[in-house]
Amino acid sequence: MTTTGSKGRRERLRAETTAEIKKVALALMASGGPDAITLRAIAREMGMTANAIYGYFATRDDLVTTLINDVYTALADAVDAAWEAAPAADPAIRITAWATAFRTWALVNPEGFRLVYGDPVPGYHAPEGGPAPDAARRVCTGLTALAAAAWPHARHLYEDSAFGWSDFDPGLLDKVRPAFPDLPPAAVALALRIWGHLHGLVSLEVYGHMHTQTTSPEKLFEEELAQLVRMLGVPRPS
Amino acid sequence: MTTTGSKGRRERLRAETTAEIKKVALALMASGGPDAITLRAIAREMGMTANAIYGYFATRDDLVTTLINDVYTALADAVDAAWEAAPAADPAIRITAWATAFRTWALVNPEGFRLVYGDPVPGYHAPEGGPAPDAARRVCTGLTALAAAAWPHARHLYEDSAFGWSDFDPGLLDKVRPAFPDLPPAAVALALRIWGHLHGLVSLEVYGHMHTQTTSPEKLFEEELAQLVRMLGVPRPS
DNA sequence: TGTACATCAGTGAACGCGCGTTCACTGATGTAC
DNA sequence: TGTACATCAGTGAACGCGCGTTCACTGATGTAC
Repeated sequence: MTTTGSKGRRERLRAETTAEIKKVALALMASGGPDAITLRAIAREMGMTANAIYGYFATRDDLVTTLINDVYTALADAVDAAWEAAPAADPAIRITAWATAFRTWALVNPEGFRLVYGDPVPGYHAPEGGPAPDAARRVCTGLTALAAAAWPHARHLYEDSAFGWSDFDPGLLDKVRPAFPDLPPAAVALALRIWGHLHGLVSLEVYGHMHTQTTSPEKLFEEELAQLVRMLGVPRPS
Repeated sequence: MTTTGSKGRRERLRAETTAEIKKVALALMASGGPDAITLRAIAREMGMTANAIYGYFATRDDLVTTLINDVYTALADAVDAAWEAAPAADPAIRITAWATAFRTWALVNPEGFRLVYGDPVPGYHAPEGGPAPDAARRVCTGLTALAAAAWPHARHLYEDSAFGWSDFDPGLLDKVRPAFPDLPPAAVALALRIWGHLHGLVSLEVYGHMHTQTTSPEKLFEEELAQLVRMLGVPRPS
């Protein structure tokens, strides 16, 4: 009991420090851009020496990799949760909830958004070879679920779609087709297009380009969603 | 004659070297990311010493500022030219031409796209205070022209738009309202939304995220444009 | 055409900086008897 | 409960690197008479 308790304590301290390193790294990125993630700056901020961090991460690239995975997972959690929380019977509300969660998360965690979707961190070399992180798959599946929810109402718009299965990455299809067996290629293309719409508005906002145009980016995003739902022919939320 | 000729020659050499510095800087960014733009790397590539560059640019930030302006201007030139080259009488063709030029330019100059719309270059501090570059204004005006061309056909879709003039940046309105005196706020919001759509698809592609999903990003963009034109109610190109 | 001077592109050495990473270490915390 | 040992988080000095920038300079090109 005491033994495991003590052990647990060390482990807890260790986990706390690890968490703080990551937190500080994200905060540094938030204030100074991606190149501000340096071991020395993190250590400075935490009142440690730089090499102390080597007790927690083997290398700076390791830290950045962990950061990206964590952040991507947080995003996936956020959009999945919003989707699940919305009533399954009302696709318009579900779609709106997913997209709103996406934007909200990005605005609350702009560093995270940049880390995942923006330029790679200077000097960082991602571990190559490995499959796309699980979180990427989840976001992608969520997007497809969104298109699938709208599809029964929207399919008539895309009957002349030029897309076939061969237009997609096999890795994507491996995930999508089992989960949504009835979905045609045109619906997957629609999912990607919707992704583009949302990503564009959100990234312009995160990168500060919207700010010089409109004082109401939120209103713009709401209008986007209303029009998206209308365009898809999904019954609007009551 | 000889005098001015000689003078002209020196100036020409100077201009050539300046152009080469910029070209090399962009090439470095293309191959190594934004943080690869270093005076020493440029000099190395050109077979000079790093400080020789100080004969052409007062400072590294100066070089980057020039780079951004150049690149942004090239983008504005490209989309403006495509717009002008398309028949004014056919809004669908014009809109498609503008958007296609936007995507094409971005794919041919991915470094440029990142420079203009992506993360700021590490260590770079933009000269503050000054107004947005002329090129930004031109791209923005082009986008509004796009919405204006579609507006007669699309206006009925946006009669319940929640946008008013107060939702926009005064600086934007100063440019837009004189050029398009009959355009309502809802049309400006539409222009920003279209910007978002295009920017999203293009930036996902430029940043390599589309590549893991579809093997036909071009087809996806074409479908986007076809649907955009359809959604706006613009008569489709014959 | 020839000479004396001005211009100016580029050199080479040096500066101070922050970086990732390595090394041998210290001192506190936890473990075993 | 007390002692001897193992663990391990963190230290502090050092390394080699590439960076932006400064300085005094050289040598070729262009200019004026």
